[in-house]
Formats: sequence, C-alpha cells, structure tokens
Amino acid sequence: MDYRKLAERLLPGQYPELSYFEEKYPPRELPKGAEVTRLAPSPTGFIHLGNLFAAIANERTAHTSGGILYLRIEDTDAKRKVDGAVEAVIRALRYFDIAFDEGAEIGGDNSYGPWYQRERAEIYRAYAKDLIGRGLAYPCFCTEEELAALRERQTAEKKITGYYGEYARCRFLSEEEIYAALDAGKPYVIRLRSGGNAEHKLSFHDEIKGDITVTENDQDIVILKSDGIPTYHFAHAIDDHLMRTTLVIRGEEWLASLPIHLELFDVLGFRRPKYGHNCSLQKMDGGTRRKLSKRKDPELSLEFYRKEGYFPRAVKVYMLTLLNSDFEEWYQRFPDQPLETFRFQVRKMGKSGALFDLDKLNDISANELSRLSAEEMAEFLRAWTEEYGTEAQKKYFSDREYLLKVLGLCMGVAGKKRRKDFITASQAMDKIAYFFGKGKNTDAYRVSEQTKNQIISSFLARYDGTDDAQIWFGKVKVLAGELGFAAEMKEYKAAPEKYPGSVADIAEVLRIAATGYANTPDLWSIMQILGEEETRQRLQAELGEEDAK
RNA sequence: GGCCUUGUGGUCAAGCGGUUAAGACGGCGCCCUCUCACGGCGCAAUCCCGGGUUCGAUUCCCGGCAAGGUCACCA
Repeated sequence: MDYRKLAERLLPGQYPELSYFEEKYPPRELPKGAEVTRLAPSPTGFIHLGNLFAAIANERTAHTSGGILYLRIEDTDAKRKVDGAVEAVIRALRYFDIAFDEGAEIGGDNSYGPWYQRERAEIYRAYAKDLIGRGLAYPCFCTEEELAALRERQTAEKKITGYYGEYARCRFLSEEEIYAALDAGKPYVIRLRSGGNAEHKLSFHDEIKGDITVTENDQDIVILKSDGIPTYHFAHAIDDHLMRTTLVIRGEEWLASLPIHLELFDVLGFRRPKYGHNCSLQKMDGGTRRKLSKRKDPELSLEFYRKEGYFPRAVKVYMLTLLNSDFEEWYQRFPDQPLETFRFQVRKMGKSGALFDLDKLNDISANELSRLSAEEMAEFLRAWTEEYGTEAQKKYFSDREYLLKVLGLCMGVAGKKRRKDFITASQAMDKIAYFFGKGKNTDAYRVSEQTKNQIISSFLARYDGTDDAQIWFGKVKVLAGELGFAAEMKEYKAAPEKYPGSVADIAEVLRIAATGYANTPDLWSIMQILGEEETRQRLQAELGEEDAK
C-alpha cells in the first residue's frame, strides 16, 4: 500500500517538515538539573484539592531546581470547555502562591506556545500525517456501535477488551476498501498501528513509585478523533516533547496508560521525559476510601476553602506535609523560614494514597493564624468578609481600633503564648460576633433562675468599669462567698461537697450573660472591651428575661 | 474479570535485618486554671495474614488477602 498517498488523502496539503518543529522549539537552555514541569488541566474551571496537591509538587520541583513551570490547557474535548475556566484556574492557584513562568494567559515567554491544544491542531496533524505516511497509523471507520459490540463480545469471551491485534479490523483494510470508505464519506479516526505485545513486560523507573513493571502497549489507540483533534495521549507526547518538559508529575490514574505514552514517544522518535505518578488524595466514602473526584466531591473544590476562609498558607503547609514526609519536621524546626527554602524532593513523595484529614488541616490552620499579628488577622478577615461575609459582618470593620482590641484578646499577646481559637475566617468571624452585638445565648445557664438573677444583680451592684482585673475578680470572689459558693478553687477542690459551687460557676453565669457563651477568653478583658455601659445593658437584659416570664 | 500500584496505631507517617517501633493530628486522663484556649505531663498500637530465608524479620523472598487505580473518538 502506498502510505504516502494515503497520508496525502487523509491530511491533504502542505505541512511543515517535522524538523521545523524541532528547530522552532529547541531544548531549553537551563542549568543542569533544572526541571521543566507543567500543569495541564482541561478547561472545566473546576479545580480541587487533588489538583492543588499535584500543582504544588510540580511547582516546587520546577522552582527548587531552577527550572520552569508552565500552564498548558488540554481543551481537546469540546464538551469540557467552560468560559473563564482558565482564569479561574490561575486565580485559584495564585491564591495558594503557585506562580507559572509560562503558559496560557500567563504573559511570560511564549516561544514554546501556543498553550491551548486547540490552537496546536496543525502540529498534531503534521505528526499524524508523518505516522500515516510511514505506515504507523491508519484510518479506522468503525462506528461507536461496532466498537461497543466488539467490547461486549470480548467480555463474553473473557478476552481483553479493546482494539488490538486481530480485533483491530480496520488495520487489515485493503487499499481499495479504504478509498471506497473515504469516497463514501464515512467518518473515521486515525489509530496508531501498535507494534507492541501485551505479553511483554518491561521495567520502568518512576520518579515517585520507583521501579515498576509495565506491560507493553498493543492497543491501536486513537490518535486523531473524527473531528481531527488529537486525543490526550497523542497531544501529551507531542506537547511535552515540543515544550521540552523534562519531568511529568501527574496523578497515578495515568499509570495505566503509561505504556501507550511510552510507545508514542518511541514511534515519534522523541526522547521520553521522566515520569512521576503521584498517588491521589483520598476521602472516606461510606465505609471505604476512594480518590477525590471532581464529580462527587464539590466540597473539596478549592473554592470551598476560599469560601470557608482557610488561610492559604495553611492549606499549602498541609499539602506539603502530605507531599514530603520530612517537611513537617523541617517546618517545626524552622517555622520562620520561607516555605520556598524547604528542599522539596519528588522521590520523597509517598507511594500510597493519603486520606484527607480535616482535623489536621484545622490544626495547621489554627497554628498559622496564631502566628499572625492582630493587624494581619484583621486584614485577612477583611478581605474574606468583603467577598463572602454578611452585611452585618462587614460592619465589624468600621471601628478598626475596637476590632484590633477584640482580635488582640482572642489571639493573645504577640510574641508570647498565644491562643489558637481561630481556624478559618468564617469561623473566626462567628467567634468574635458577640463583641458586635449579643444575640440569643448559645450556652444555657446551669444554675437555677433564681441563683442566676442573684448573681447578676449583686454583680451589677458592685461592678465598676474602671476596676482593674485584680479588683474586679476580687469582687467576684466576694460575691461567691456571699452566696455560699467557694471563693477559692483550691478550697472547693478540697471539699466540693461543702459548697453549692465555686467562683467558676459564678463566673460562668456572668460570662453567659455578657457573651452568650460558657467558654470565652478572659471575662474581665471582654467587659473592658465592651465597655461598662454595654456590659451593664447585657447583664440587665438577662434579668429582664425573668421579669417577662 | 485482566493489568498496575499500595498495605506500620483512628489519620498522616519515620524506620528498611537486631530499636523500649520516632514524630504530628485526633482521642482519653492529669497538671495549670474563674471557663475556654495556650502550655506541661502521661495513656492507648499483636508493623494485613500464612509460609519460607536467617541465630534473628516490621524490614528480604514466595503465596494469599485487602484497598486503590485503570481498561473511551474524557482528560
């Protein structure tokens, strides 16, 4: 068969010589050891924690090695396209400090572009034409129904499913049959004429998994779909070669198609990049664990973390602790070092999938936030509130001095022992809400109505907003004594049966009355911030409830 | 089902022939304490199972089992 003629018929016209591409996209001039990595999302705009996980691995690898990270958009599937998706991806990643050097909408060096696969159609076709001309690819006229029927038959016969070997019907079409089908205008795809044998196993070194065994590919996979757009596999080989990617870090769901990619690189005469297949983040679903999925886990979308107001650095730190097991120790030793100074290593990435642990993230988050100054915290909260907060919450920022006092109390003294009350912006905003107006009590009094009223009114009788903490607490103790409660905790603990309660119980009533919560930071300080007038009003209101009754 | 990958406490994990099997999160106690938080001190783990190899195996080999991934003109 005249393959050249067939290639001309299938992909007519002038295409550049393949050497043209080699020259146009020469190997990058980078220092030794520098890795070129990439992120290649499809433009659905949806990006979740698993993507971030891989993104950080790619970014760190590129930038700790003095290399380059670029963004390529895999838009070969028209169905997946969503408007504004690329910008959304870039924005989401920038929130976590992932910066690209080149790529779609990045504005860096564009000499290795275009970055949208749709715009690279000519390139793929040139290579496909070459393959056809060399007899390494051929047109396939099988319909979806026929392929489905084939699959069914293979399944019934317990054969491996797919288009391969004797099952690759169109592989054996005669020249006449091909041209007849073409003349009849039948739609077709271009398939690779695989030279592999699935019986053959070869050993392959994966940068993350180590030495693994892979089976040779024998599937005549589609390289050009009927619309002339390449499949992922074909585009991957060509793009990563021409963009001179040195290390492909991608999810382990790609491991199964690695044999295809290996064959493609060989057949195209490309030097293979290194590969690292990272395990995917998993989550508990019912009784079993599974990888995070775009469709099933919208709550794990990056957008979720922004909405909740997670501190971006906290999410990043958590990802890093999962990515490189020695990171956590490093971070404990050098908490003030920039994250970038940690020596990230691909080979240290875990081999098994980690379960996403919200508790751990929350702990890290609380730690991160506790290291902020009140001013920084205020700024973080303000930015979050502007985007996601309620109108009422936006008012918290009208009196900056007041807000700072509140945050100072809730965070503790800078440089000293600090509280870790705040986990996320939305949680923090809720946590400080009582400083900006008291609603219904969240916690209930644990003493009788009568005792409660007694405590509040006798406190009110001697409360003076100018008292310092010592005097203030002294008065609470006296009050406790008058009601028969233990004024000293030591005495109470020594003989709890002798008292109806202790100062702790007295303080609890006052605390609930003033804030609505049984647990808060120092009560005296809270009253100082609220001011005497507001404090009195709140306590008075608690008495009022009884009158109403 | 075929193929691939993985299997150390509830979770993330270090260790890779001899260890009291690190550490972190979570849990639970205790201490500190007007509550909470912080901090401090403790407690809880038959290294998936079964065979080998070895003086000795969590570590090596084989076989199970379990979990995950994948088998598209989706990426």
